[in-house]
Amino acid sequence: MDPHLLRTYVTVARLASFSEAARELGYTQSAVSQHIQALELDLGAPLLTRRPVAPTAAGERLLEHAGPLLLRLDAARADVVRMASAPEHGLTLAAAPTALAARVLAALPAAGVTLRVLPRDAIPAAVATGTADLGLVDGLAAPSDPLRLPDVAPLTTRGTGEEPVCVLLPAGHPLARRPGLRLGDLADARWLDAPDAGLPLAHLRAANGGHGFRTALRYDGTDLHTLTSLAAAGRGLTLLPRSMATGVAGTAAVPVTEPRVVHRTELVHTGAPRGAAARLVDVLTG
Amino acid sequence: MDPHLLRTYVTVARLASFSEAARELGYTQSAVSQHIQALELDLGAPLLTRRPVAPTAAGERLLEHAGPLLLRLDAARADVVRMASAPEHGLTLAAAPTALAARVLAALPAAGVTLRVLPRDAIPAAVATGTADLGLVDGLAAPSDPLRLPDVAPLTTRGTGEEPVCVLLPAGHPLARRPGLRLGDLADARWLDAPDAGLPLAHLRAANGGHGFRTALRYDGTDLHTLTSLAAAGRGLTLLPRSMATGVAGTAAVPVTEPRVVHRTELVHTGAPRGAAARLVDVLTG
DNA sequence: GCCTCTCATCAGCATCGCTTATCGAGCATG
DNA sequence: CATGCTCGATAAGCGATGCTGATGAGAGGC
Repeated sequence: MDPHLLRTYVTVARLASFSEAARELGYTQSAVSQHIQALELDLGAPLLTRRPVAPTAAGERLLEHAGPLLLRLDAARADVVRMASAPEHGLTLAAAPTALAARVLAALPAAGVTLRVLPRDAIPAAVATGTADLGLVDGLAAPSDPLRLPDVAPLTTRGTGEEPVCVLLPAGHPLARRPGLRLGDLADARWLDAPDAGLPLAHLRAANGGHGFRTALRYDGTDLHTLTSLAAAGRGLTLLPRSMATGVAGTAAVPVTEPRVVHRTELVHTGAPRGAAARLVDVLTG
Repeated sequence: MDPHLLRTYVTVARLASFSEAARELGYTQSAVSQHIQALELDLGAPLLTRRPVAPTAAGERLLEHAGPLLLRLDAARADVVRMASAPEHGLTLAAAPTALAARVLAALPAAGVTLRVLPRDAIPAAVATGTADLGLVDGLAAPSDPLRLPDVAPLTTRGTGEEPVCVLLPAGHPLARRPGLRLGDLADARWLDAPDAGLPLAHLRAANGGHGFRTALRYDGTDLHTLTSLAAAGRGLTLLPRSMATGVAGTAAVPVTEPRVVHRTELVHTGAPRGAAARLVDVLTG
C-alpha cells in the first residue's frame, strides 16, 4: 500500500471524480485510474463504485484509516527534517482560544512570535507536522488528570496550569447570583456548542455522565469574543475557564462546584524543543 | 518516504548491519545500501552512522515514528482485506490475563474459539492487524472513566465490566485482616511489577499521584498463577480485580478503598464485527 | 602483510509508472 | 433518434526506478 496511491485514493473519494483528482494532483486521468486499480488489486476488493464515483464499504473503512495514516507520515517526515535542519525561523505557537490565559500571553517573548489560533483538534497535528513549534491545548479534566489527545505522532505534553471552570450566564439569569453551580442542574438548559472557540459540549457531557446539554446554537469559529457575546445575549450557556469568564460585560461567571472538574491546559511539543521554543516551555511549565 | 524504505531502515537499525538486514529482508546488501541512501537523501540528513552502524539523532527520531507508522499501515491493510473477504475462520480473542473474568470465560461459545493471552499493550495492535477478532484490555480507572488505549487504528471500545480492586497480601501479613486499605498507606511497601500478568505499577502510581510503589521483583510473563504464587510467598504486593484476588491459597485479598479506582475491562474491536464475534460482543456488553 | 568483513559504488537490465492516444458507456441536447 | 460531450477504462510506448552482480575501499584480526 503505497502512500502515493493512498493519497490519490482519498482525493478521488473526496472529489468523487477521477478526472478532478487527476487535475488536483497534477497527474493524468489515466494515471489516477491506474492508481485506483493498483490499490483495488492489492487489497483484493473494489474500493470505489464508478458512475457515480463513491466509496464502497471497504472503501469507507480505508478512508477512516487513510487520514490518520497520511497525517502521521507527514508528521514523521516533518519531524525528522526539522531536526536535521533547524533554521531558527522564529517561534510559532498554535493554541486553542481558551488556552490563551493572560499569563501565557505575558510569558511570550517580546518579538519573533507567531501566534496561531486553531480548532482544538488541529493543534496536535499542527505541532506534529511542524506547522507550529509548540501547541497549547485545553479541556476539562478531573483535577491533575491529563487530557486525552489524539496521538498523531510521538509528542510530549506537559501540564501548564489548571483553573476552575465557570458557567457564563447572561447578567439577568435567575442563577446568576449563585456562588456556585452544579453542572447536573444545568443539564436541561440550552447550551452554545462552540467546539473551536469554547469547550466542546462533548467534554461536558462526558464529565456529567453522557447526556443532556442540548445545543441551542452551534458556533463554528475560534473567536472567543463572539462566544461571550452570544452568551451575554442569552443565546445559550457556555463554559469557560474562570480567568476568561470573569469581567465579561453583560454576563456573570459562576464557578462549577460539581462534578469536580478543572480547566486544564497542556503544552504540546515534539522531542526536544530548541532555542526560543525551549525557553518558552521552561517559562510555562517551570 | 516509501514504507518499503522505512521497513528496511528499521531492520538495519535493529540488526545494526546492512548485510544482516539484507539477508533478513531477502534483498542484496547493495539494495539495502541504496534504500538507506534514498531515505537519507529524501530527508536531507544522515540517519545512520556506518562502522559501527547506529542511528544518528535524527535516525532515533525516525525510529520512534516508524514503529507506530508501519503498525498502522499493516492494520489498515489487514482491516480492509478482512472486510473484503471474511473467511469466518473461527473466533480469536486476545486478552490480558486479568481481563479474563469468570463471566467472560462463561460467555465464550462452546466451540471454535481461540484464546490468546497477550501483554496488555499488544492487544490493540493484535485486533487492528487482524491477529485477533476481539480484544479484552483492562486497567485501573476512575469509576466509569474509559481506559487510555494506544490508538493504532480506528478501533471501537466498549466497557464490559468494572469491579473493585484488591491488594493481594500473603496470609500472615499484618494488614491482611483489615476490611479495606488505602493505596497511599502501601506506597512505601515493596511491589511486584508484572506489567503483562497483573496491572502495571505505572497505573498504580498514576492513580496515586505519581510516586512510591518501589518494585521488589519484576515478572515478565502473562501467567497469573505465577504472580499470585509470588504474592503468597511474600515476594511483593500486587493489585488484582476482586474476582481474581479472592480464594487464592495462602493469601488475603483486601479491597482498596482510597483512591476510588476500579478495575475496568473493555472490549476492543474494529468496525462492525460479524458472526460469532458479533454475538460475543453482544453477550459481553449487553 | 594478508585476509576477511563490511559498506559504497557502478554498470546493466528488467520492471514500473507515467503519458499520450483511443475506446466505450452514459447522459444531455437539438 | 442521432450528435456531441464527459467520464472512466484500456493499450502502447518510453523514460525512470530499483533491483542484481561485480568491484572498490576502509577497518580490524591473525
